[in-house]
Amino acid sequence: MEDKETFNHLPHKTIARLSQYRRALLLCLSRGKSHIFSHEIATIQHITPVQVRRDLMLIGYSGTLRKGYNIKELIDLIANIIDSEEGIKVAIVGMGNLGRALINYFSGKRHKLSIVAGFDTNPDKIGNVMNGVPCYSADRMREIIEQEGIEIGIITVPGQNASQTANELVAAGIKGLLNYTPKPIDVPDYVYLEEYDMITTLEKVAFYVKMRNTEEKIREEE
Amino acid sequence: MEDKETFNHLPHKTIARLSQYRRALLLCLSRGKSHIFSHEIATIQHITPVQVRRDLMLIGYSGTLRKGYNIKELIDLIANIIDSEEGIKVAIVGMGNLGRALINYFSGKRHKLSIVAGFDTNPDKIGNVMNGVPCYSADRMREIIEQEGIEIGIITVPGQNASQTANELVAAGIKGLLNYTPKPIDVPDYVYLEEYDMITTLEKVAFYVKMRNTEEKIREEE
DNA sequence: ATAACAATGTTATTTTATTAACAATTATTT
DNA sequence: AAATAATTGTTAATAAAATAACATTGTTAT
Repeated sequence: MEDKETFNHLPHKTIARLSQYRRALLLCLSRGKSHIFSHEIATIQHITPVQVRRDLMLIGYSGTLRKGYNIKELIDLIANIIDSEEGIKVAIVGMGNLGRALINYFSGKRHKLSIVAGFDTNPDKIGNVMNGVPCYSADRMREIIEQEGIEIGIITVPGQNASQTANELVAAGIKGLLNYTPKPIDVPDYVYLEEYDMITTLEKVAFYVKMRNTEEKIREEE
Repeated sequence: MEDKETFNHLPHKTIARLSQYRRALLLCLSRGKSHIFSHEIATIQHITPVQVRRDLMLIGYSGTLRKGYNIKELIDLIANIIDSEEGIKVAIVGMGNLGRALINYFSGKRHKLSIVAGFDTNPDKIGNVMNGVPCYSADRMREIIEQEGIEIGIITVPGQNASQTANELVAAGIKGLLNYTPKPIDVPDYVYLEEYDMITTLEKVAFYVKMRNTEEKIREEE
């Protein structure tokens, strides 16, 4: 009921942008900046200043005229919205290249969001620790997830195993899933699912490159 | 000018879905299916049948009543729209875990979109061939890109090198860029840029998990 | 002191994307 | 042969997202 507190009315796109604003802000802060204008954030993110101000309006943050937004305050507010106070634990299933890449990205950067376990079926990998993340046998998924209180699962197994992995994660009580395989998976409504498909992204780029090429060709023919 | 031929009026989201439809269709075809209903595609992709039919309407494809859509025809039409006839060559800059993961994903799957070169600065990697993709020294980026006619670049270097890598790719004449680092980059207008940020995606999942958790807590307190 | 300027915050408008509604058509059942 | 059901294709309505417009307010320059 209390919108002000839960922020559950925020547009999906705004959530994504807040995460990005925060990263830009952290960078600016580390460079000694204390305030920032909407147009500066906008330039970094390739969007318009209006969009930035609108997003900030939605989360109820006010800057000061002629000085802009207080970076530290804004970071804290965004953290307040996105992060959960107690932190959330994440598991990665599939310690191949992609799984390892994600662990590298995250290791030690977010304190409220930590990858605490990896799973794989390859005996060579089981027992290893990568960047502080132990790799367990996939058989122990349920056990470890329950024991550690892991709430989010990232699926980076080969496509053909995606759906079974998802089922196991759901059975283990996971609440959010991020599927990096190209195979769409099914989960119950109470699990939040984000599918991210690398092939689609590349094909999209290819489409627009093709389109511009043909447009150019047409222009030349005229 | 000729919308029917260039399909340059298609909504961005439709393009992305077409790529996904195609993959679902290829899978069905390989299983011996010849026709498919809109609601079948919809179920696979977690969307509504109306959405599917609307997308297909936009690309001018008609199915047959009571039989659905001819899978083979539809695959060919989508290929016609998305793929470019001569094929497009892709380069990956940064042969770390993520770069290698992408190469594994793509190797031999798409014939019209092929990764033909990788670049890195690590001498241990230069000269190796991974899944058929040779790894060159980053110094030779321009040379190889021009020589091979590579049009798309994928950036999987560490964040701090992202912007310089982008500049080099643009200078080499690349037309489309896919940035997988968490640092937003700048490119001229004539280069199509897609930024994809893994951290944002995970933070988004975390936000919705948190939101559902707090909603649940509120409900329990009542 | 006043004018010009450069910001923010908010409402209004437009654009884009999704969903609903439904007519048309054909296969199947009674 | 008529009724029913299942499906497509398309238009209309709704919802979501982005952009524009603009009033407001300090700051700086004249």
